[in-house]
Amino acid sequence: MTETAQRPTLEAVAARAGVSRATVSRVVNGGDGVREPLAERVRRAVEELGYVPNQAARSLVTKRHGAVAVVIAEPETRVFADPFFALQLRGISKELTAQDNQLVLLLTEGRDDHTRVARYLAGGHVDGALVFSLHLDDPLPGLIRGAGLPTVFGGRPGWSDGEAGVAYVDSDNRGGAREAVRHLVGLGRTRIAHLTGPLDQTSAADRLDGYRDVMGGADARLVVESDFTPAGGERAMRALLDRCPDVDAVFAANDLTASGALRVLRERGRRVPEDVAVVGFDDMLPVAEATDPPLTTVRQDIEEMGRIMARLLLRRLDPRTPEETPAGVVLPTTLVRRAST
Amino acid sequence: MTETAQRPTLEAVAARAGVSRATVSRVVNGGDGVREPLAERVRRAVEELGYVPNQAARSLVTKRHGAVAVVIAEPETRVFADPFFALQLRGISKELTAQDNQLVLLLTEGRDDHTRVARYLAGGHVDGALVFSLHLDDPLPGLIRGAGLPTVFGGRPGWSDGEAGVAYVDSDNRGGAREAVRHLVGLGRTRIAHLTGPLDQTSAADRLDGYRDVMGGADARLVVESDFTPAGGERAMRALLDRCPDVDAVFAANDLTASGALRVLRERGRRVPEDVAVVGFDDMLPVAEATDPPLTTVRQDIEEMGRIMARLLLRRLDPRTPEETPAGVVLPTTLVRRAST
DNA sequence: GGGGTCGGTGAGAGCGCTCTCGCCGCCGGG
DNA sequence: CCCGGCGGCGAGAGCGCTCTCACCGACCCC
Repeated sequence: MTETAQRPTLEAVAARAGVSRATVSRVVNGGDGVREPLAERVRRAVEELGYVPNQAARSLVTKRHGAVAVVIAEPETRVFADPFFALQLRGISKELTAQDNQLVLLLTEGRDDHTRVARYLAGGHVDGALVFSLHLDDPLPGLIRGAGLPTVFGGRPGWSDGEAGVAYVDSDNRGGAREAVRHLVGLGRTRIAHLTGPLDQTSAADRLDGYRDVMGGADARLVVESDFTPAGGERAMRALLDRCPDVDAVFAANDLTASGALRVLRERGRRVPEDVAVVGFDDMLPVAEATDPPLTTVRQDIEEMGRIMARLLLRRLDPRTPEETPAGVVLPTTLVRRAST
Repeated sequence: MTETAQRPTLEAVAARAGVSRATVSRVVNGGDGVREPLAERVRRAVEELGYVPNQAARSLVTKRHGAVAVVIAEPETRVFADPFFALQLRGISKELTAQDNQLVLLLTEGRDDHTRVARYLAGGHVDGALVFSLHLDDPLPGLIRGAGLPTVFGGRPGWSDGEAGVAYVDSDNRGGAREAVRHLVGLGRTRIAHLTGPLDQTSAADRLDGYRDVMGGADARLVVESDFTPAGGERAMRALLDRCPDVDAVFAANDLTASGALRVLRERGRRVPEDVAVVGFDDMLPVAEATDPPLTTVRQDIEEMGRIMARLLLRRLDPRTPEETPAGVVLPTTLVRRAST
């Protein structure tokens, strides 16, 4: 291990510039109240010595860390591996670094890992948290709220319904679903089915609601529950074709499900989009473009979601922010037409 | 902001247990050299007060942070969004948290962001770094080595050839490619093409080397350079079919490229695998399973790569580790047969 | 039974920073 | 010309922890 030749301290800079520690500190932190010739001397000393403030010492007295935790509670590796989180992370990272904050990533590993994460968050190592928790029965959000740490949730938390003051950012799942289904209606389709996601996730439930907003109490057999995976999409599509052979359009709850559905349709000799039109959700690029035909789908600006989450949190952390009660922020979606409709 | 009712300090625990700060510290940090009845009393006091050590204060004196940076230098959002990094992160996270280390995620945003990252790393905020940098001309690795921070690279760095002492973890790209091509040979194929990745990345270059290991100086027109994307795969496949219509097998440098190739093959009326067999690389699940037919591909255990990287770094950070010079670690790959061959 | 040894414990310094306070020199007003 | 005010700067305390060192009692050996 390379012995990092004793990092210079405030003291050293002060000595070199011929001023006191306090003055150097002032210059380093914005420099108000230090007259120009002196400030310049300090800045030069900082430069020459390559001084970098010791964050630990700083945190010790300020009680702020310039760090935010991002918690991803996703037991199934498979789901975590979709590009969704990567994009969110990128958005979050952009916003955080723009304001000189670090991103501490916390992934939960299985069921009883929640307490570890909760303890860490309660331990005062970070200033706030951005939490992704997809399932309704997840104990983590509750634990985190107990920790009393400023938090913004990614995706509408299932239990937030009545409560005010829960900050979250979500896509307009319901509105996007409505748009998708209306698009199919506009194409003259009448037997429009929906392959849902796991309904214990608010995103899946909201998309189903959007479908129902347009289709009303249409044939209930046209709704098949699935699980956001290609294999699940295949199963659901088979079940659907068996009970409703006359289906002429499918709105899948996400692109992965749609890809499974497409495969079954081809296998059963249905042409897409001539016989059956298919719409997905997410615009998960590697998938939506890799299917055959490429998928019409509802795009959500995932990176922007991340950015907004971070911005929301940083605003709450800033002591200058007036005490408000931010509700959820819901981002619009857009329909992307490709060859599957 | 909920005022976090004054976190208890070592002092408080000491007072409650009727011992000195030093003793509490000893118990909290493993408890060697404290007799049982006393230690128990301390533990109870810790429990009752809900004491959590202040990491900042600790770092200030120990000069260790219990934190490792993960640097992902990937300008193109698109590539970052593939599941590759997510899986690596999961592996890294598992290993780090198992040893009570935090993961600080650093994503570079564009070209001149390198200096920011380099400065952060040199700033002594973390104990070590895990760095992913795919491109040969990336200045980041150099800057990081200059910072003198213990580092492990993900993927063989291009410039490491001669140098010893550069720690990295990589998949056996070359061996995996050989296996893929041998598999095609074993199926009786003779006109085996290769759609490469961007050759300024070592992974792509190594896969090409593996192909050549088996095919030797075969028809050079069978090698088409591409870029790891579906669209690139389409372009390359079209070019290939135009110049070598007699091709009977394709080894694509990754699954995304393969998915593009498959689409073109179908469009041109070639049956897969009857007329042309196709093999990918990565076993990127959502893609490899979503294609039609599902893709035969070379799987790398990406999560394990992450885990090993973290383990390697932690070992270097541990002062008890004997001073050795770890070279690279290369992980085996396995061929996964699906319907495309 | 006295001196040496050794393991367990406490006292205290100090890590590098911020922030409060008090001093000092300069200004304006009486 | 003197005094009050004010802005710029330095001195010093203290954030919560670790770690060294000194101390003290118990134990062993001669």
